[in-house]
Amino acid sequence: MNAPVFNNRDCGSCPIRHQAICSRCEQDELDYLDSVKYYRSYDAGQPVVWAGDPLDFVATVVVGVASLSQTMEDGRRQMIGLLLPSDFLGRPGREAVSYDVTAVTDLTLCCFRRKPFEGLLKTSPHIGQRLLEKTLDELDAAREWMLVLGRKTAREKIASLLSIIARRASSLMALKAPDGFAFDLPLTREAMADYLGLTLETVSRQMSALKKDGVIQLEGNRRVRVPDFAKLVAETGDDAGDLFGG
Amino acid sequence: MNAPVFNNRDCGSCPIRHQAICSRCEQDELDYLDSVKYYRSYDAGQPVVWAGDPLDFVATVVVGVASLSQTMEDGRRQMIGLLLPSDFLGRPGREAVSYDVTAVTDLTLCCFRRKPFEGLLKTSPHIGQRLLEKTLDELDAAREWMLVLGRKTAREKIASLLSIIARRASSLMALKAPDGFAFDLPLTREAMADYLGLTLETVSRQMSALKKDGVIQLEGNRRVRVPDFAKLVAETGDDAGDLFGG
DNA sequence: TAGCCACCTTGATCCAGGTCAACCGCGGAC
DNA sequence: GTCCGCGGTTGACCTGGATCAAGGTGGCTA
Repeated sequence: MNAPVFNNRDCGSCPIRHQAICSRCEQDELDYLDSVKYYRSYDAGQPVVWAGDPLDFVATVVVGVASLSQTMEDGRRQMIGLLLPSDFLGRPGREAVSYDVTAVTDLTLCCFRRKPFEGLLKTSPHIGQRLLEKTLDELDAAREWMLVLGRKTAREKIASLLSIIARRASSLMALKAPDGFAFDLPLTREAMADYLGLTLETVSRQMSALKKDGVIQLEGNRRVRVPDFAKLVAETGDDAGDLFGG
Repeated sequence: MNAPVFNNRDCGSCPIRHQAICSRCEQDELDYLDSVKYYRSYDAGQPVVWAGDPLDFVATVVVGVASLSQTMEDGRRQMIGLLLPSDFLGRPGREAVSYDVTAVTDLTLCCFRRKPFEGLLKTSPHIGQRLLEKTLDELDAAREWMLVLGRKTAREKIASLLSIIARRASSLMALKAPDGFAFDLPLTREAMADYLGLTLETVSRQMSALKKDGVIQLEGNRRVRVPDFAKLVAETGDDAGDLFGG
């Protein structure tokens, strides 16, 4: 077991990989980490865990998209988070997860068994800090989303979702390109509806309306072209001040 | 500067106080902590910070209630969090705060200057762990709230809010009392509306409806009596499985 | 005692988005 | 090829909650 192996792991920006090449870490720790780290793959549509079930690992998304969602007894469903590559899944210190996790597209996770990971958190402050950082980001995103869910119109909701996915899928340069840019929508209309607190019919209608108004173009159902990103952002109802920001 | 002073600080369950009496901590750290810790008070209705303004401290709520909210340019407002005693405010590693913080009732915060606190996080893993724990709890609560905002009816939203406040204001024993229990509502109808993504008229109507149906009794506008907690929870639309849980 | 103001309630009407239903179009199985 | 089923679109109609408007109530000041 020697050092280089930690550097060519392809984990996206997973916090552990960062940790593995951190010069302040002791070698023992790295060896230990490597021994508990493994990969898991899921097909699109496949469940990762159900709400209430124990989750014996924590993980980061390497490739693909996963959704976190809650379902009421009568079937009403709300997506409460979308995990894109580099996002963290799982809760150290708690065995069960309180929402359903589903692979939206084909998905690969980089996993760590939960118990050893928790031990690591106690002894390695860097990992905890990194994780705290990520959790705070997620909290900010969740709060941002509460404004979308609580106060925005259907059209504004759609525009908000598209602009968020566009930002995460495209480089800053692409967003600013004068002739626009395109991206793939990893979600079905139904999944979009679940995320936005709408019905799929309303999603479909508003997508059509945004198309008719020239805010977006559709190249097939799942590919969106944005001729002018500022125009899309203007439809979100947000302050345009942070147009190219977080 | 001697040790006892750290033990009789009344900070609720503020993570620092816990830290201060933690046997694993070094005395230097405690002295340091004490030197950067101070209290701030706000009158009901007073702003603590506006979105985008720098916040030079992090804090925990000692007494009172604070709200976190976001406002759109046209005035639509969404409350995105409610801080009750022991809750944490502020974001280590970021200067500005992205939402308005307002004192809902008279409020006292236990504050730490941000820079020294960040230094402390680096050197004292216990504080970071404790904070991560709290942040994860807040994230869970935020996600729970997304279901409320996105999918629940007005009546279910009101019932959800009442049951959450009831849980935090009352002991487990009180919740189970066969003759019911009462609690003070720290929010105006307008603040409730902001939290729930409703108008204040709808809040008022649904409060009246719940009263008419015997789910709650009103002892004045701001005091709520719950004759049967299970009946209230049944109105939230949630699975009743965790009736007395988190 | 009156008058004011912040907070709350209630009524009448409107409309965004939900519901129900029909249909389209494409890819995969046979 | 043809069929089928899934994902998407569009239309017609309905309704829950928003909007607009008019009081009510209780605590404070003068």
